[in-house]
Amino acid sequence: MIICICGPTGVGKTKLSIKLAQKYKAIIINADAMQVYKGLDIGTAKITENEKENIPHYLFDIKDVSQNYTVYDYQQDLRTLLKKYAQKNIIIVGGTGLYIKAGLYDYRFYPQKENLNFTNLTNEDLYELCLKKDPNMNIHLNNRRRLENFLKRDQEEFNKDKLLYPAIFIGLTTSRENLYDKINTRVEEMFSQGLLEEAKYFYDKKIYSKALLTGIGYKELYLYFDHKISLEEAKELIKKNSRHYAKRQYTWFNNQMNLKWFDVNFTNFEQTIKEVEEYINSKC
RNA sequence: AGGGGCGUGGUAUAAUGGUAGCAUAGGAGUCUCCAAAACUUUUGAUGGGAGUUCGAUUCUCUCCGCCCCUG
Repeated sequence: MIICICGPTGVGKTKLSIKLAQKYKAIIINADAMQVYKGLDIGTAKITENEKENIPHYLFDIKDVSQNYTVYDYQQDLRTLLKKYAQKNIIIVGGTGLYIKAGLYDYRFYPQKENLNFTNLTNEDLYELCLKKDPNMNIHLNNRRRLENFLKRDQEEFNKDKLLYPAIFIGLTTSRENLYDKINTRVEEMFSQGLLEEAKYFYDKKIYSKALLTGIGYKELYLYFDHKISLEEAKELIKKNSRHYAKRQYTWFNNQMNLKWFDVNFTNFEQTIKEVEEYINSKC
C-alpha cells in the first residue's frame, strides 16, 4: 500500500506521516525538493532524528548542497525504492507536486541536446521555433526557460495523467488565513532555532548552488549577508515567499492531482488522524 | 486649545474641473528535468456630508481622522 501525503508548507504533513507510519508499520519517503539536501534542516523544517521515532526515512539528506538534483533524479530514486520495498507499506510525504506526479504517474524524461545555444535569439524567435516544432504547444512567449527546454528535448507523446503506482492521496489543508498565520509564526521559530547560523555556514563557505539560491529561507538571507537588504526585510521576504509558495502548491494539487482533502484540526490533531485513518481503511 | 498641513484600493504612490494610472500585497491559473522554479491573469481606491458647476476626486464650506508647530 502506498499512501501519499500532500499539502502546502506548514500544514502538518510531517506530523501526520509519523502517526500513520506507526499505525501501518510503514516506511517514509520524502517528496520535498529541498529536504533531499544535507544541512538544509531548519529552513526546510526537516524532521529531526528524534522525531523520526525509529521509522525508516528515505530520500532525506541524500545530496550535498553543492550538487544539483532534478525531478528526473527524483523519479529514478523514488521508483527504485518503490520496487525495493514493494512488499511494505510506504508513506510518501512532501510538498513538491511535480516530484510526486513525475514519480507516480507516467512521466517520461528524455536526454536534452546540450549543443544548442539560444543566447542570440529573442523570445519571439524561440516562440516561432517552438510553434514550428509543434503547432499545438502552449507555452507563453515570456516563459523563456520553458521555450528553451521545449526546443532542447524531443519527446514522445505520453499520458501524464496515467497513474503507474496506485496510491491513496491525502491532502492536508486549512483556511488560507490560518495557514498564512502558521507560516509567519514558523518563520519566527526558524530564526530562534538558528536559521541565520545555518545559512551563514554555507555563505561563509562561498557555496552558491541551486539549493541555496532558490531555497526559501536561504536565498533571502544571502541577500542580507551581501548587505543588499536588512535582516528584518529578509525575514519579511521569507514569509512572503513562503505564502506565495503555499499558494502555488494549492494550485498544483487542486488542478494536477486528485487528492482527498482533510481540514486539519490544530487544537485536536488526533481527530484529523482519525479521519484520515478512516478514509484509508475505506480504500483498502 | 490656537495656527498650519495632509486624507486616493490592504499598503506605498501618480494624475486630473471630463474613462482615476503604476507598484506591491491579496485572488485565480499554466505546468515534462532550476518546481521552495518559471510564466500568465485578475478583484479592489479619491474619508463622510453639503455647495459652486453641464460635470467635482480636483474648487468652496463643514464634520471626522491623522501629522507638525505653539501653549
